[in-house]
Amino acid sequence: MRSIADLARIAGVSVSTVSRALTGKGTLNEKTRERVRALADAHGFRLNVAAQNLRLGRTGAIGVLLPLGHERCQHLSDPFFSAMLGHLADELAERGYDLLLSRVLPKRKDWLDDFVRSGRTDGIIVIGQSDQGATLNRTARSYRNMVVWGAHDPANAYITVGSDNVAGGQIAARHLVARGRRRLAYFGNIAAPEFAAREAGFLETLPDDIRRDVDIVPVHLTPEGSYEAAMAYFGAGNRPDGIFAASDIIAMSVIGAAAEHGIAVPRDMSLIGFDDVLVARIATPPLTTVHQDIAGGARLLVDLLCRRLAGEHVASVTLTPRLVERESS
Amino acid sequence: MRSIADLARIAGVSVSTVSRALTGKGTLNEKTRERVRALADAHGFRLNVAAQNLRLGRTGAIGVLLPLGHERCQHLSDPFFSAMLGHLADELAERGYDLLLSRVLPKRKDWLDDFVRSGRTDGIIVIGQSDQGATLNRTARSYRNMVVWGAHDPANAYITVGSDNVAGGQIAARHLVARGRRRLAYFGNIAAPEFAAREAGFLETLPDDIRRDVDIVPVHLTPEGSYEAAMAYFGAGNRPDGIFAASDIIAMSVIGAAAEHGIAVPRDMSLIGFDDVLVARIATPPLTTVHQDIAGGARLLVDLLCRRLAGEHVASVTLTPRLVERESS
DNA sequence: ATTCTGATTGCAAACGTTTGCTGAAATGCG
DNA sequence: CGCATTTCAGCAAACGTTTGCAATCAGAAT
Repeated sequence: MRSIADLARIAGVSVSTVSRALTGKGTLNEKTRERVRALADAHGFRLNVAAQNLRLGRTGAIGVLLPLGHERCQHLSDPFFSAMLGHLADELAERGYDLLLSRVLPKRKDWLDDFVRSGRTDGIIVIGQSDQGATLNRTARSYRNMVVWGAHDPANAYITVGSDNVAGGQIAARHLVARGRRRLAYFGNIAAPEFAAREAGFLETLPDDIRRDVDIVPVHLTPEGSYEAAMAYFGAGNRPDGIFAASDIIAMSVIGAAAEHGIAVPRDMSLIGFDDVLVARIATPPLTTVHQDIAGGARLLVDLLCRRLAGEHVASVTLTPRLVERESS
Repeated sequence: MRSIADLARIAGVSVSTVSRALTGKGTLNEKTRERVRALADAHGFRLNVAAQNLRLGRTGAIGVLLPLGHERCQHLSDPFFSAMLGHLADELAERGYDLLLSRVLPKRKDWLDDFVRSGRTDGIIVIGQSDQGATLNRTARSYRNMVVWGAHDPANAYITVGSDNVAGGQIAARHLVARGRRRLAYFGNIAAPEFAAREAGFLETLPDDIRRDVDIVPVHLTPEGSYEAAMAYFGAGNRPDGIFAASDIIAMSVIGAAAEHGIAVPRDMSLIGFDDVLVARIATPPLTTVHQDIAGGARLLVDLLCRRLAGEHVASVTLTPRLVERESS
């Protein structure tokens, strides 16, 4: 009972009839359809998707790619990515697509072309441009079924869904200033364009006198990396009264490192993070942070991709982040 | 330039030759092989995996299933699962398999049979048995290419890789007692067998007089859920001096709720978590916790599955958890 | 020159579906 | 009852690979 032919023999009909019965396509007498279906159920028969896909010229799967350009171990360990992934899984499932997950270390310049040409998926969602803008652009010129999570840049050949990181940085700046903080620091990674934008928005919004003295602390995006960086920073005697951390994970590391140096948050120092991942809520103290709509972003990514698959013309979308005040500031 | 036939025409050879050149199988003159490969590269040609898989009777993908039996939104939001997923992605990629991710809400009793029979993957890794032991067993009787992350039970027809949760509970109990704590509480969900085992190990190790007064606090596994439960618990005037939380996320929620009630960790109360996820390290205070070897578990899951696919007979593996002392106890 | 051997390559039949076309049976109508 | 129309189901050709077998050819041995 491997194939449609076996079932056809048992049912005493042709393979085409079985196919039509099981897929519901084409015209078929309701009685035969029911009979074949019942028989299929009874024998636990399901159509072979590989053959189906071959014939239909599609795969029924969407690839979700995580380029690990700058950081080997970050991505999936970061709650932001897992949240995004979870929502993508749901959205894709709802539209009948499988989700093919692939973490990619972009050592080969044409990893993306390779993936596309292998034909394993009908479309691609790339989470984070990392430092791979050039590769993305090259592929996007010949391959249309791709959407990218990340900052929008009109120069890009690919379409993106992403938060307005500049606006997010501005929110952070305004918030810390409103809290009366004047000796500020920014903790973040600059390799990825998203983070660069957060920093830019942050800096451009600060009054000149404050901006002049802002400390820019480059960190790796892993918990350990950011913790080390914060320890070193405070260890060197720095005592800012306000910090903008480019992600909630960084923010939590900062809290820990600050505590080690006797700096209490928010008493001695206001702290604001970015992302609003679930753990931000249960950090101690709960994090004030710039909220990104991850669920909405995932829905948009899938929606745009599907419309693109359907041949529609779609444009990039930028989501507006918003402030979530909790107790770390 | 869609198919092997096109390339064959261009190269002036037969399709079989192209196939042999690109796959490296069979015997072929080294010169023709090189020539065909160069031509393929030049035209950006890649074999169509769907057709390849159809012909070879495999799919080249492994399904990773997350049954959401008891908790709708938990799984992927829990850092434990994303860490596991990340490692699985790496291990599978290393062996040339794609990773097909599927969150499943097991409302239909035979969701697993359905998945198997759809033939989309060569094997299945189920992360967490949730409350689906019966379904897993039913499928396992007729389908062998499956391994499950979770507690081992000799009665199961499927093989598992998982931590010894009873031992983990014992570790937690011994640790809290060694810290001199006597008014203890356990925060956990009892629906999943893993958590039940942690609780059992915890309780059975406590001296009688302590065990008699242990508070068992059932919680949902989401950050919000566990936070609410902890708030209610402390709000009712309970003041334990030691808590065993069945996961690190629960533990972090407990810290937050405790702080709201003026209970300082570890001064007033020792707290020990479970999992040792990355954020446990950057919680404030950093969590004492029972460490599970997630990376090793992922490697074992993939290894066992691959050997099973190769026809080998393999047995379940139980990993021994260990105590990681940090500052929450 | 004939036969043999080994190394290369081509032929064609699968793998399990879907679907345009066609023929047969059933129905409606006068 | 004869004919036109509709419904229903089967035939066979794809989809893009892989691979057992057969065919070809060059060179060597007789």
